Formats: sequence, C-alpha cells, structure tokens
Amino acid sequence: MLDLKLIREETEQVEKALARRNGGFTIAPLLELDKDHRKVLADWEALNRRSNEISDLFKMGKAAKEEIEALRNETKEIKKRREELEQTKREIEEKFTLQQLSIPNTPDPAVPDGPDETANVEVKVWGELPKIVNPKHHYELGADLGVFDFERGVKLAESRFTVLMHMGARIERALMNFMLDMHGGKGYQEVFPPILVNRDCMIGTGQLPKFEGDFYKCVDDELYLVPTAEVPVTNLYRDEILEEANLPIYHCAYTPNFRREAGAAGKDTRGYIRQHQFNKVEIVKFALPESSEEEHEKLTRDAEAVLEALELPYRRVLLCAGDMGFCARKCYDLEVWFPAQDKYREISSCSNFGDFQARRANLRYRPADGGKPKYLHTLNGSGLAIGRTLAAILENGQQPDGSVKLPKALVPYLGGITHLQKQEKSSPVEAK
RNA sequence: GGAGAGGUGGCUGAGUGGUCGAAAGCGGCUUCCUGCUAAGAAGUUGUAUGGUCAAAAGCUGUACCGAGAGUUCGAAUCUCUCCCUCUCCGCCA
Repeated sequence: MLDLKLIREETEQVEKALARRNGGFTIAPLLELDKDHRKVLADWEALNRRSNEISDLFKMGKAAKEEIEALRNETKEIKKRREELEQTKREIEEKFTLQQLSIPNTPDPAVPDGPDETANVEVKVWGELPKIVNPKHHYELGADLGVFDFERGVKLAESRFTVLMHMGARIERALMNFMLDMHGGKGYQEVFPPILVNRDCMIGTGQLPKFEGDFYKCVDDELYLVPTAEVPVTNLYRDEILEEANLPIYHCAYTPNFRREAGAAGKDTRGYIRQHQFNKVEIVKFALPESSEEEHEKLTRDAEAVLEALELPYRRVLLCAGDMGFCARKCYDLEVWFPAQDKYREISSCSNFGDFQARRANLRYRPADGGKPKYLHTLNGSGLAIGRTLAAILENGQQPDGSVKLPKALVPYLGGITHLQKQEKSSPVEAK
C-alpha cells in the first residue's frame, strides 16, 4: 500500500503515476474517506477527552457531592454519542482500508508507458536460437518420451493438472535441486515454508483483497494454497523489526504453486505451460531502500544465470506500466525461447516492490543509528518456474532422432543421463 | 480431540479497578571515565495519529497491555466470547 502522507501531500503526482497503469485507479475516493475519517476522529477524541476529565474528578475526590449525579448523567450522554460515532467511524475505516489495499503501487519513473505487453521493452537477448527443422512442441515430445501424462492428470484432479512420469518426474526434481543449489551458492538462504497460508499473508504480499478469485482456498480453515513462494517467504518477517546490520536478507525457496488461472480460459490449453499446480524456485530479498535498485539488478542477474547454466536462449524485457503486477514498482520479465512456438515465453518475473509490500506486511528495520523503525524494501524473482523450464529444455534440446539432449549442468543431478530417449519397453506403463 | 497454564514495550518479566504507557532487568542511544578493548558511572529510550509551530525541537490531545463485547464515573487489572501459544494425555507420517 502507498504512503498515506505521500497521497495527501503529493496527490497530483501519485494520481499521475497511477494513471500510467491500466484500470483507472484513482486516489480521490480514498482522500474523501480520509477527510471524513479525520473529522469523525476529532469529535470522537473530544468525547474521550471529556470522559477522561470526568473520571479524573472522581479519582481525586474533587467532585462535590451535588455534582456527582450530573457527572454520571453526562457520562451516559457521552457514551451514547460515542457509540454513534464509533459506528460511523468503523464504517469509514472499513471502506478506507479496502480502498487503500486496492490501490496498486506507483510505477518507477524508469518504467516505460504502455497499455500491455506490446509496449514492453526488450533490454537484452542471450544465447543462440537452436536451428531445428520442423520443431515439435514440448507436449508432443513429452508424450513421445513418456514425460507427461496429461489425461491421467485430468482424471486425478481436473483440466490443467498433469502427471509427470518417469524421467519427467526426475528432471523436475533435478531442476528443483539444481536451482536451489545454485542460489544457495550465491548467498540465498534456503527455506521451506508452509504451502497453506492465512489471509494476513495474502494481504501482506498483495494477492488479497483484490484478487480473491485467483486462488485456492480451504474454506473450513480460512487458509490459502500459496500461488507463489513469495507469499510465505516475504511474510516470514511480517510484523517484525529487523536490525539494519542484518540486511539485506536473501532467501530462496522451492514450493509448489497453485493458481486458479481465472480468466485464462483458452490460453495455453495444451501442454505444460499453464497449470493450476506448478513448481517454482523463488528468490526473495529484504533490502535497504537505498540499495533496492541495485539489488533488483543483481537479483535479475541471478535468475538469468540459471537460464544460462541450462543453455536456454532467453531475453529480458522491462515491463511497461500497463503490464506490471499490482505490487510492482519495476519489473523485468525473463522470457525463454520456445522453438515450436517460434517465440519467447515468460519464465521468470523479477520485481522490485519498493516499500509497498513492507507497508502491508509491516516489515521494518531499525536503522543502525538507532532511529525510528523504517519500512524496508522487498524484491523477488522466479529462479525459475520449473515446469516451464522443463518444457523449454525439451523443445530446445530436441534432436532429429526424436531424443532430447539434456543440459550439461543437469547431468550430475540425473545420475549421469545425458539424453532423453524414447521410452524403453521395461517401463510398466506407456504414457499416452 | 480431552485437561490445565498463559498471551504486557526491541527482548525477558512485574503489575493492588483510578497515582499505569505501564516496575525491574537486558538491549539501544547520549555523555563521562580508564592509553585501546573489556569493564564502570550518569542520563535517555514504545508505536500510531491529531493540534500548536514556517519547520524541527518542545509542549499538548487521543488510542494502543492477543481480538471483540460487557460491568463501572473509571479496566492491563473484574465478567463473557473468540483467536493464538505452551504443558500433559489421546491420535498420527
């Protein structure tokens, strides 16, 4: 959420910044509620003040006997009026909070204008595109090689759930370990958080209250299946005050992720690109405000390093204001090459949230000089989405004979296997 | 799931219905002292929000002792409900 003081004092600038996003966000209703709230608050406080005065009179035994009855009556009056005011106050506060939590972050000045992904700016291209004649889609290769079983995934759950079979399961697990090891080596401390989180977490990182329909929820327990490890990891230090000396903090985490993909009907219906459940290794940073810009560049590099180690061609794009997520102040997407689609597809999203999430989640640090606690900055990036990585490995590594050459970096994680061959007969079940 | 104990500031931990934003200790900050370090002495130190002020400081109002409701002129303190934590028992990978 945005700094209320900033909204009050630099209304115009905030409005301008928000106008760059899609969705017609405006802070006018919030300011209106703020005004109302302050008015009610002033009246309410005046009543409290008077009733405190009255009890002081009793306390000191100052109240003359003949006054006591009058004072008691006055208190009763105050109580009645206060209850009315409290009712109004509560209503305003509810609306205010909802408004406040529903306004997205302001884009960084460095973020380009634009309505959607067509206005994103390519800032970097890495790797040579493989030369493949009539490339097959990852899902075709995967079916041939016994990596995916889409039909049985649907049988077990519903559409957009997939079973990984045999080498598919092994590569997925290898990728998870490979990525965690890689980030661990760069100072990201590994964590394995709960996969179900409470509502406060979801509000803290900005998923709620705005996007209620996008997530899986356990109704009986008011718990949500995490849509990304960002949620539990960023909330690790919610309502805490960290020491400046301990910052920045780097974490990496593997979790499965669950998204309802509301509104994604018809998109990527085939294959392993868009699933309701997918695995991801996430990298998360808690940084000092003055260094978050630099940390963002480094974090993006750390995600890119995974693609490079896996020999996957990619590009980095700077998202335009209209394409950025709700909480982001600035965001780079990494897009990996899919030969059969003949295009780059998102595989990582690296964001700097500024203090936006920190305000929501009350994440603060105590400055080294002992001053008042300040909000820190949060950042995160996929490092990487594992399912899409697997798909990209299949497509980019496909050979004329139908096999798939696996990235060298992964071989030690696969017991020395260098190629994915067509399913051997010994396999108990042939995937469809 | 059953029984019991408990939730107080950055942390530990006192708290009699009014003198309690709250003892004490730790930690932090400032100053002093010892050649440095260690140790010591004194002082200071919660958060949010409003007013006063050009602004800061200062002064000052209000709220906050897990959450909500109640009793009372007045609640950290008494009552009720809920949430959470801990201990023991049961169950369980």
